[in-house]
Amino acid sequence: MAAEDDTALGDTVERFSQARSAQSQALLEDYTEMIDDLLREVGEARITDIARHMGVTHPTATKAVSRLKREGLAQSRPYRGVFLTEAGLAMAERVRARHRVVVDLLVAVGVPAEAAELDAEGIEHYVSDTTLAAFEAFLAARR
Amino acid sequence: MAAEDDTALGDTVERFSQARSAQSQALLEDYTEMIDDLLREVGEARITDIARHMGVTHPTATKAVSRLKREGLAQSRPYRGVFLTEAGLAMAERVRARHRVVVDLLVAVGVPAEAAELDAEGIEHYVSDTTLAAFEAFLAARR
DNA sequence: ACAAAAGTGTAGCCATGGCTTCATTTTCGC
DNA sequence: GCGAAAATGAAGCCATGGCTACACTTTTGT
Ligand SMILES: [Mn+2]
Ligand SMILES: [Mn+2]
Ligand SMILES: [Mn+2]
Ligand SMILES: [Mn+2]
Repeated sequence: MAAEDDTALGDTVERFSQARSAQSQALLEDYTEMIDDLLREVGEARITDIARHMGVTHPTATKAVSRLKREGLAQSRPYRGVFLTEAGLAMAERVRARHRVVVDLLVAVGVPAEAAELDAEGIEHYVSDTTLAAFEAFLAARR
Repeated sequence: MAAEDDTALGDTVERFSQARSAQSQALLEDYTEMIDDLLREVGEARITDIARHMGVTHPTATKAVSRLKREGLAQSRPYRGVFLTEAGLAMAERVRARHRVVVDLLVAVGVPAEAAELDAEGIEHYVSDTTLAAFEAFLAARR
């Protein structure tokens, strides 16, 4: 029979596939959350503001918003701002909550606040529902 | 003076920039670790094996190895396997250690082993040295 | 030894996510 | 109200990381 793996080479495909799939969602999640932040705190989400906060040029932000629209997460009218659909709002809500839990957990295990803020921006997209639930339980227990 | 941010809109640019930069390293890190795993456990790292374990087609693996060679992490001769340079070996070592610490930390805070394995594959690439040190301290303390 | 199977290389396609450049439109200040 | 400044849109470039298709080489089995 084919040599099955003994050590590190176990079911690697599913692991990498899942990571790649999460990665393809990351940009959508960050833009959605950013747009929602702007709508809440500034009242509108203009392309220029989105671009400035994301640290990209405005054509890059325009492309990202196009993708959001294509995926049914946002709407926009030329020279008016960008808005979120119901689905977009739901995603923003979920993403914001998860982001906060990730930062809190990092801080709870001893990560300095500054590093926690920076690292959470990348980590959050790979935290599954199962892991998120475990983080919440850990935080609740140690409260 | 320009309205500084009150809430979620703080230094977002650095956060997102750092996350993007980490992302561009992720693929390199995973292939390097995988090649090292194969060299250790199988004795050679052929393109086909790399591809199969990464869950991609062989031309995709070939492209990735090309990038590794370009970045000075690997070498290869046609129809012979792929090898790691000193720099590649060092990266593999570092990445493997970090991967293990991330899995261990997830399990330590209550994440089920299965989910920890899956999520760590993505999370690891966004764990900074500072955060890694905090994870290690946490694990050492609770040992 | 040689045919078949397996592995490898190469070319070329697509989507994503960056960018610059330039035209157009809107907004703002006076 | 109008001219300048700012914002937006649109086109097109590049690198990355997937893929398929096909040709060529190497290994394997009989
Ligand atoms: Mn993020
Ligand atoms: Mn976030
Ligand atoms: Mn990984
Ligand atoms: Mn890994």
